Amino acid sequence: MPRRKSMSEPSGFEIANRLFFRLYQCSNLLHKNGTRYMGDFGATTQQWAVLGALARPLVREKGMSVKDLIEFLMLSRQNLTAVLDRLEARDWVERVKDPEDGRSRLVRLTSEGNRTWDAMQGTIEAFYAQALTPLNDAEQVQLYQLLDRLRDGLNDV
Amino acid sequence: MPRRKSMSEPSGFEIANRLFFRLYQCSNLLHKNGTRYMGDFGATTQQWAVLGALARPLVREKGMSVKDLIEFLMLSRQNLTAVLDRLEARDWVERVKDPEDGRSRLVRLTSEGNRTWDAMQGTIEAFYAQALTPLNDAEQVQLYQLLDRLRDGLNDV
DNA sequence: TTTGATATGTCAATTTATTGATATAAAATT
DNA sequence: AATTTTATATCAATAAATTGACATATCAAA
Repeated sequence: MPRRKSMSEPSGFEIANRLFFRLYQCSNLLHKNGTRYMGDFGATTQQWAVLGALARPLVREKGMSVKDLIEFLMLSRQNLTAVLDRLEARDWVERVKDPEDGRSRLVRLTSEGNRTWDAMQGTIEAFYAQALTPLNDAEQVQLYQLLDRLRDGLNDV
Repeated sequence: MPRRKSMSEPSGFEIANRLFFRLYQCSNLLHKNGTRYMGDFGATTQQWAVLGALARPLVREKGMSVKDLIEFLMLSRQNLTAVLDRLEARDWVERVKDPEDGRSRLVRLTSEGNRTWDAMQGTIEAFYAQALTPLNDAEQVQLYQLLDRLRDGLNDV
């Protein structure tokens, strides 16, 4: 039988329950308010995540395979294909043949995609600043490190 | 100009970027692996969240209005209606007239919904335990308290 | 009592997200 | 050379998720 310091102290199950419910709420708000905040660009949080993955220093020139994008973003191939189709239709990304592997195609930002991503930075920065108002720098570091471990745990389930 | 202790230390923007990307990944994994884990019951994480809200001590008998559910779960009315329709079709929840407000309808678990929720508890507990393997008790408390604040920040954006 | 606010529902359009099955082409292995 | 694995794509079905517009019933207030 689990021992607790007092009756009012939550059990391990209750703590877990609160944790995942908060995660659920944050997830809903991130997509809802994040997409609304990006309204000027008409980009959803999903598209934002894909652009962000492709805009990273070493990826920006070479691009990234669909397989690596799936693993990085942690979503399904069928879903990512649809998102990439929409991004390609807007001329923000392009799929080019991988010179090192004929099966693979590299996804990368177009020049238009690069410009759009750069233009988004101010809005993203403002969104971050507003959403993180209740947390100071040390707490933000603490939170992302804890989320790191939670992600690993969720990934192994 | 921001002062940093060393060149390798991440800027405030980079910390925020990591934080929201981890949240994005955790969100994807929660829904993907959570729904898969609940496969035996055929319940998605959304349905799970609704059932959990309705199964809370003071709500279980009286039920809860759609309005309050929307605020609690932080999703849109149109979306919640569709989820409730599916849950009602499975005879897990029912909508009854609020005796105190003729405009309002109270959503509550059916007896079948109550049985299903109780039967789910073991699976939920196992899911929590597996996903939280990398975090000890104190870290779990720390994480849910930080997520609490992040939710408030995200809500005000 | 009329007027306005509230609670819910519905319809439409679009995007996201999953699993499962199937197909094709290229690489790697036997 | 034949087989297997890998990378991607596609089609289908289903569930979720948003905004916007509109409808209806009820409550509350002027």
